[in-house]
Amino acid sequence: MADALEPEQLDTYFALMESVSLLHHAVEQQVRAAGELSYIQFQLLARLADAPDRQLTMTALADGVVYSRSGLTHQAGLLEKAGLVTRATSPDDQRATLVTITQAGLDRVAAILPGHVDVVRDLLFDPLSKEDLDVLGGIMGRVRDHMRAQPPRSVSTRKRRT
Amino acid sequence: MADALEPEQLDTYFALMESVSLLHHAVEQQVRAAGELSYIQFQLLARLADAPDRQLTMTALADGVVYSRSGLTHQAGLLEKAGLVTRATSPDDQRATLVTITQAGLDRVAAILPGHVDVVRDLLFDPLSKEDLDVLGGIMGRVRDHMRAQPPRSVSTRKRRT
DNA sequence: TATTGTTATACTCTATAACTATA
DNA sequence: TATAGTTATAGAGTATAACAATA
Repeated sequence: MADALEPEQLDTYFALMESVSLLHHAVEQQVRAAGELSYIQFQLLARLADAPDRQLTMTALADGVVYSRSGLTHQAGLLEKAGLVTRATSPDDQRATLVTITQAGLDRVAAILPGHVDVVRDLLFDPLSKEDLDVLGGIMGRVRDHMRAQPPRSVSTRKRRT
Repeated sequence: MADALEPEQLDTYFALMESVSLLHHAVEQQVRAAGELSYIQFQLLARLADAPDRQLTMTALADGVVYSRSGLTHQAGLLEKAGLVTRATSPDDQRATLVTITQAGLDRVAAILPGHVDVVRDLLFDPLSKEDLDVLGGIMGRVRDHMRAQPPRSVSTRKRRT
């Protein structure tokens, strides 16, 4: 409209955003129905479940989840209250807090995952061929790496001395 | 973990969600900085700007934006208060409300768009080849069509008589 | 002085249910 | 009876700034 550019590119962008919005909405409902968690809480637990020793510092946990620190503190507090994680000061760095997923947390993730995979398969994988998926995986992997390499726009942007 | 499945597929899904999350966060900030709007408000205005006669009913406006009706009413109210849209009863159907974008609304979109395109180009298009983009566009277009064809999980799920 | 994390607060978005009015 | 939309209200997520403690 103003900066014209290739319209196809914009279409691609819009299709991407709308698709993921729909998918996000669907999995959000699945996670809540199957495990009484928000999608973000599920993501945090899933990250912890895959982490070495099943624990991460708050900062490490925040990375990639696009979060303000206070938001993560809030979510960690909710998860702790629900008995799904524990928090303790790191022995390596007294400033850091280590978040550890509990067995109840692991169970919760395990309870959600099968249905979760079903939703993703029905909505995302279903209309795609095996080859499409491979290509999409490669493309999004590159995009993610590229975005991660960009100056983080959330967590790290704490004090931007103007 | 539970329903095993192809791990590559899950990776693709995670890469997709994380990338879009980062992109969403970036454009959200751009839209707010350049035009004092939330991303969703921007999307609504952009939809109206592209619509025939620059107007849509509430229901048509909601489609694809994954919204509850009350949420859309709320957003439309904010946009109207800001002078960016007007609302009037449709002459065709007395029940329907026609939302029309104003000149100020068009100006606002025009003010946001160039910078918006810049962000999308830097974050999404930059690491991709022309061919990647074509492929991605085709894939996401198919995915979107597929998801739209699914029973809508937001707007239409109004009264699900159990 | 920089970094990790928490607290308090306020704001936005979203969702549910009850309601009005028109088809 | 079904559909379009609004209202009220409550809840969840997010962000900012001020703060304490450790490196």
